[in-house]
Amino acid sequence: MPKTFYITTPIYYANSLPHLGHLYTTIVADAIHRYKKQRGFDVYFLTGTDEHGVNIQRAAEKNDRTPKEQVDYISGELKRMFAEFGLGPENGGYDIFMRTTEPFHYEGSQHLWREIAKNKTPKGNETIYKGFYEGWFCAPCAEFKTEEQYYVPDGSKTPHCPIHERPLDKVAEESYFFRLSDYDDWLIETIEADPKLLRPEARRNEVLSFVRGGLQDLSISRQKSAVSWGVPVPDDEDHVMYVWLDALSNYITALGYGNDRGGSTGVQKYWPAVHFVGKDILRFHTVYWFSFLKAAGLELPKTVYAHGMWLDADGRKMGKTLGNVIEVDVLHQHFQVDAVRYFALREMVFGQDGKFGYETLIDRANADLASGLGNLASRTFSMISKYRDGLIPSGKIAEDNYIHARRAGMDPDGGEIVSVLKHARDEFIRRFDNFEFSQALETLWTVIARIDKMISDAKPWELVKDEKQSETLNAVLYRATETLRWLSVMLYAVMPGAAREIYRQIGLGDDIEKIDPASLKWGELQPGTPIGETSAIFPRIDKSKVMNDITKAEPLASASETTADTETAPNASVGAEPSADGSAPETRDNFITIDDFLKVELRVGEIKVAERVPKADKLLRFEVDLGEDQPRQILAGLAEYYDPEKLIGRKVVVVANLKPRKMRGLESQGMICAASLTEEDSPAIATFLEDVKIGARLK
RNA sequence: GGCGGCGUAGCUCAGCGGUAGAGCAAGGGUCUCAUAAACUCUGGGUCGGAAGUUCGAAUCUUCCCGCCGCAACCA
Repeated sequence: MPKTFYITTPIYYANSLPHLGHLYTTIVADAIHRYKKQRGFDVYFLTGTDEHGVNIQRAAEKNDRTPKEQVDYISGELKRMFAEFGLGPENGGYDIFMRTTEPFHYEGSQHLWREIAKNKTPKGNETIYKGFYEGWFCAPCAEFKTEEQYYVPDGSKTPHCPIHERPLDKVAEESYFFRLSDYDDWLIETIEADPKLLRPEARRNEVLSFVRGGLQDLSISRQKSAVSWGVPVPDDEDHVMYVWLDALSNYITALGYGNDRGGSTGVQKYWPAVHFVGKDILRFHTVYWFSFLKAAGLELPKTVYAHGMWLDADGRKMGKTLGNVIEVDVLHQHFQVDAVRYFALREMVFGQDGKFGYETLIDRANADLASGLGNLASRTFSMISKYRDGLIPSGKIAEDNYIHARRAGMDPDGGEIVSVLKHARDEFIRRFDNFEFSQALETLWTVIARIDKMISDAKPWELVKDEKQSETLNAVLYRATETLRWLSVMLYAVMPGAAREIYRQIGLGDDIEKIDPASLKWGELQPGTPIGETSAIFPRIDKSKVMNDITKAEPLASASETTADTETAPNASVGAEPSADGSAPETRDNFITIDDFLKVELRVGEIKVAERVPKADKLLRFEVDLGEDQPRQILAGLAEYYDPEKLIGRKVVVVANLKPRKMRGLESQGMICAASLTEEDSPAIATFLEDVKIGARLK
């Protein structure tokens, strides 16, 4: 029985089109899976889509599709992108494209629910209990109101709707809860006990400190009337499973947990997994997932590894508003897949964020791939053709010729090169096993430099003119070629296509994916092997031309992207759905009457004082003159976008009859109106072009 | 303001108690097998600032400044 290895990407949330984040995580997982296969593991590689939840429903509505059509569309697009980048099964990529709408997943996740419910928490309580998701409901609004959205009039105990000025009904949506609060001690102990469990270390500490801050029980269901698109809770038709329980369980249901999908796969065989996730969803994959697994009596993952995010070339977050997004279509159109893979793995350093720019990518590809690896292959093969009729010569130097070899600066028995390579190979394996891809690759590039130097020092073009140096020349060529063989075997996981091509050009077969780097032995390359047909493996990229093409095409690409408008959630990364907590049933229609509108008292105010609130990143404190006896103190989350001093004297629109509310210990007596398109978008404060009187009412 | 991290050559970073390093970029030289490639020489950087511990600090301590992450605070 071969050792098994199970690697997963997150299943990507099917409300947004594929992007660089999806591509990156999948490339990394693919590289690991190829590497582990070479190392002799029986590997199972999972990726896929998370297809339930209210955000999918909304995205579907927005695009005039049924939820099913929506998720079919997105998962289709993802598969298409993966195929383009050679990550699909047809290219030896993922083994399963998991979809949470598969019937077997329904069975499996429901089974998981039942198993969790059977057990007790580490503190001896019921794991799942039925509770109430209490809320105040305004029937006319058809909406739950949160604490910030209602007010309690004097002399009444019942909250009132600020829009309809009527008492709210206390409605409790029934919900199942997972007793997460009982898992804190266990989580801390478990995570601390195994340094491999949660990586890298900085992230591990973050999670630990989060858990130490205390955990709240987790609502793990929604009422079907509110969210219908999901896996039904077992034995309770009225409820649907909360997305994270549903989504996370995919990692085991895909292996046949709780369903009859099995055959070659199986929980016993492949579980536990190594999960590769973006750092933004780390908490779900640790705090929640670990607890669910523990509750169900299952083993925890071997490792949850949180990788960094890609920033743009200047180190800023990528976003539509900034227009600095790397488009996967552009990558595919202008770059070799292997160059993209190399860049992704070389440029993102272990656990840190990376910068991704087309220019940086070109520089890397030209320096490392074209001038480095590609050129080494090219000069080596060219000399073999020219000097040795295309046959790989023997690397052996007879002792009588040692003196000549030494004169040419060559180590006669080649021991030095061999030890350099062995060392590099061990280092490569150590780094790769540790997911330190960047350093692993760096190690190999020192080898390339070393061999380039060997060639330059030995000067084959002079050796060829001297009969006595025939063996020295042979040795140079043999060592260079043998090094290329080693390199290509090690690089296969990172650049499958290019590695295979180098291998072929050396004149070897195409079983490279089966060769274990650890088993490489110097000298296995047979002298006399005719090299294959050669051509440039990494053609040099014309930087100015390609950059030109990209920048020309760019505005078009981003324009069509925005009109396509498939995205709803602004979540940059993978598999992330914001907590469904407290989100309310949708309103029937969007019209309000003039009376409704007039209930909102909008007044013109002049900002007298504006300053940052200490201890708060986003909060500004204003004193606004509304023409009343006292200026109002108003707090607003604008600190990230406005310089307080510049706002003083500005006339703004204030919601004057908003229920006062305390924030950061300060009472906010109103609200300053500002416009923004999305959460991410920077807001613009509403102002007047004409001179208006302070206190004037807007209607 | 809480917790954590970072600040070292133009850029990316390594070094983490004993006289400042690597890669890339730039400039000079050599060479021609090669994808204008490779090889080679060239970096005089207050190691963010200040104070302290020490025979000795980029390396330990404290304070300050500036970034970033997590959490909290906005709609």
